[in-house]
Amino acid sequence: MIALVEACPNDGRINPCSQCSARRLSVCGVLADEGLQRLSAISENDTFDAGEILVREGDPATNLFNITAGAVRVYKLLPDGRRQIVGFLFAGDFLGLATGDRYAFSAEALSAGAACRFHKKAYRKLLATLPDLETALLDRASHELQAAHNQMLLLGRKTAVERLASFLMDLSDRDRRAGGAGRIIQLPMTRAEIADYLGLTTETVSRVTSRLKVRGVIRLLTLHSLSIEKPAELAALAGLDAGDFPA
Amino acid sequence: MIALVEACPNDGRINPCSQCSARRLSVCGVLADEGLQRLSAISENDTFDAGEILVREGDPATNLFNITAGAVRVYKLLPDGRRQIVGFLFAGDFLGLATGDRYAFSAEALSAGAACRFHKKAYRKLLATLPDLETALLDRASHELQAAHNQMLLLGRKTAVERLASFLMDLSDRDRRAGGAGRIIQLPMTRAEIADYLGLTTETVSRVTSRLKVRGVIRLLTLHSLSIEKPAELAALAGLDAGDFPA
DNA sequence: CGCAGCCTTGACCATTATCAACGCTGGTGG
DNA sequence: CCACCAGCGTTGATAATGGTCAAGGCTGCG
Repeated sequence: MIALVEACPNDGRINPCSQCSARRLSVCGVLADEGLQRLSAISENDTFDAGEILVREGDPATNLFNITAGAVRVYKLLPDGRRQIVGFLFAGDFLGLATGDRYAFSAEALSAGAACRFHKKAYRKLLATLPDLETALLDRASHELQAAHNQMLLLGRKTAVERLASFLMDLSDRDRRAGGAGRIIQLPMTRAEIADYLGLTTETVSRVTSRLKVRGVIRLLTLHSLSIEKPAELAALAGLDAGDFPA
Repeated sequence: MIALVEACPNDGRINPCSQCSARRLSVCGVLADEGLQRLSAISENDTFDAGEILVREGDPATNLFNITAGAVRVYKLLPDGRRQIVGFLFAGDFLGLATGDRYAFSAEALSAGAACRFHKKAYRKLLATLPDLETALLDRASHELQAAHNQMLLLGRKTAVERLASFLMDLSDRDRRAGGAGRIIQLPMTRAEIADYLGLTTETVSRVTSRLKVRGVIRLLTLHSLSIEKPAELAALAGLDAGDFPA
């Protein structure tokens, strides 16, 4: 849930740069070499297939992951099977920081990928000796909390169209932060997953997508990628919250 | 949003104990005397009246508050006035930790109270020299994030009855953690505020409350306090999520 | 080529929002 | 001290958004 890397100083992108990959950790810019080596020493490189379960809600929270490739969905379930996806993770994001003794969520791979896995205990012990890393994590946690608040606004008060528009704007922003133009959006998840992230049903997601398509706001390239044709209109539909000012 | 105190070691309660109050800070158990004194040195004691605005969404995030008395609502607005309350803060809670340059939320006093105010810059500088405090804050941020995830599950997937039942269970838990029996619940907020916290309308909150009353699950003592008559039934209605196990 | 899973569309329905009226309550001023 | 008033809360009638159920189309893989 917590990404240590926003823009890697080596290549300016979110994804781990070659240097980071070599070190199996996306912690560019935060730690000096010695710290990196000590982190690497307590970590293991894992790969995972699509659909693989990384973390199960209720299990003892022994591990902590840094996603280095692929995508992951993090979700909570109600006893009757209703699901709320609380976030999608991509390369550079952390999984398992916000836990107590047991995981309060489950995590499954959306696609094949890889992660760097730490033992939480060793990690916490090391953390105490790396104040810079701790500060960086606190910042990340703050950002995560802000994102969660935005999602609460979305889930509690936005209409179906506003939710989907907000979601597409988020993906667009993410693409821009990763160095893209923010016009072509990849959707590595199914409609059901989008629905469970936005508090809707697949049918509603599908209908709203169609409406946006008919109105010419978006254009579907494939089922899992689209192009934003009218960014201004999409932004307006997303219902920018009262704290966002145009520059 | 982040409480430093869970159970104060001096008296076992959430509210700042007498020692904390004397120091104008609810950081019992985390810092040695010297750290407490240095924190005190960069803080000021403020009081506020009901309805007073402590933080306005979009303003530069210069301050950080530790609530020492009273209650506060934290919320986000959409341009057309729709409001989502992202949390209620009580004595011991922190306000303003999860911010970037500008506040991403507004905060208003529910009731008269008091807060200890820090300049964020001085605070961050001091934080770097108090690793124990930083670790404690990171833990707090984790708990906040978990709470936000639970609220996302509530807002995205729970029915009106489940939302209200969950809310009452939360207040009950809070009371128990503060040393109470968890049977008598205080509601220092209006129905409209409960509605804006649960993603409902005042009418729905009122109707659902009535239904719980008729079913004998709760009993209203006054408009702003009630008694839980059938805790087991309320817990069942709250739809405990799949990760909660009965002991 | 066929099948399974995902997606879309349609018809209908339910939950909750909206609109409206009225009751309660606490504070204020006559 | 009482009456009034404003704001909050409750209840009812109606409406709308989005959910449910159902059928059929697409797509990608074996």
